[in-house]
Amino acid sequence: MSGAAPRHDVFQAIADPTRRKLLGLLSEKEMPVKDITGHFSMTRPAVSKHLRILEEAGLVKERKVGRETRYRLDAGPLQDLKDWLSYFDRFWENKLSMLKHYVEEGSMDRETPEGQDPALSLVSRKSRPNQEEQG
Amino acid sequence: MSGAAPRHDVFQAIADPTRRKLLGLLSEKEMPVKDITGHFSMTRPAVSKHLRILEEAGLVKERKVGRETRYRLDAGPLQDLKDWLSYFDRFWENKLSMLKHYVEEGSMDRETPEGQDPALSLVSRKSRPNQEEQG
DNA sequence: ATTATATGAAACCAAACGGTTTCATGTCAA
DNA sequence: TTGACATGAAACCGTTTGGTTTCATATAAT
Repeated sequence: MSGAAPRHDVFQAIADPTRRKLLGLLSEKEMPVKDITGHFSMTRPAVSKHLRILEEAGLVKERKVGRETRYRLDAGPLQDLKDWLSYFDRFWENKLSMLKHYVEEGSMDRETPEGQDPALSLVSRKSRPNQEEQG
Repeated sequence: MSGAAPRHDVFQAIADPTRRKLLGLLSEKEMPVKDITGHFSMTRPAVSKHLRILEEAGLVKERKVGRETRYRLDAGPLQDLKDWLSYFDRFWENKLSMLKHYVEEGSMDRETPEGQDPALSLVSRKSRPNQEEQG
């Protein structure tokens, strides 16, 4: 039997804030587990497990040096994320490109009730004041 | 009291393949839950829960129309993802920009053992043959 | 050889996840 | 008004997650 299929993909790997912090850390320089653990408030085995998950996702490479294992970033798989994200580019790039798609594709033609323009809700929330919780 | 703090962020929201598919679907057009469910092999309440999570992350907006609730994409929060990703741009954009950072920042100067060039491991795996599982 | 260090692996645990079935509620249709 | 439809909410369940403590193993240092 060949190696077990990796149980974690990039999307799952970056879902955890600890792991995102790990990637940031390892992007600066290769580090052994002991040093890495110093940057977190959890035990060493916990960090080790996160590293394992990152490695399954291909986001991190390890190298044995003497008795320590040094980890470093491999940003390659982040391309998968970028690729996925790029699909949504047209929706928030700017309102104009949104409108363009809106008109050209002709989805939901004329159904929009006034004061409820979907286009408005599709531009980045970054440009709007508050993150309302509607019910 | 104001609404409870959302328990799910964008990173968690997109970690699940079902939810990613949902976003793709809802990007094409606004849809009621019943129609959405037709695209999946799970029960309607399951889909509903995924929609709830997406909504907590702000990735989806809902609108009541008669007895149905129509959901549509709000790509805005994906910007958070883009922002986070952009930090890693220099690592895989291409080997040249990598080298540029390499030289300018001067991180790990001259330490690289031959046959172990870090730059090589930092370019996208997409351009390399296989996703090896090393131990 | 002996001891200390660095790490992974295993066993365990509470909480969260992803799904189900069942029930309650609101709206449209006869 | 009665009934069908669309949906959310609740209770439940098995699996995964994120953490712990403990143990095993390999390398370095004395």
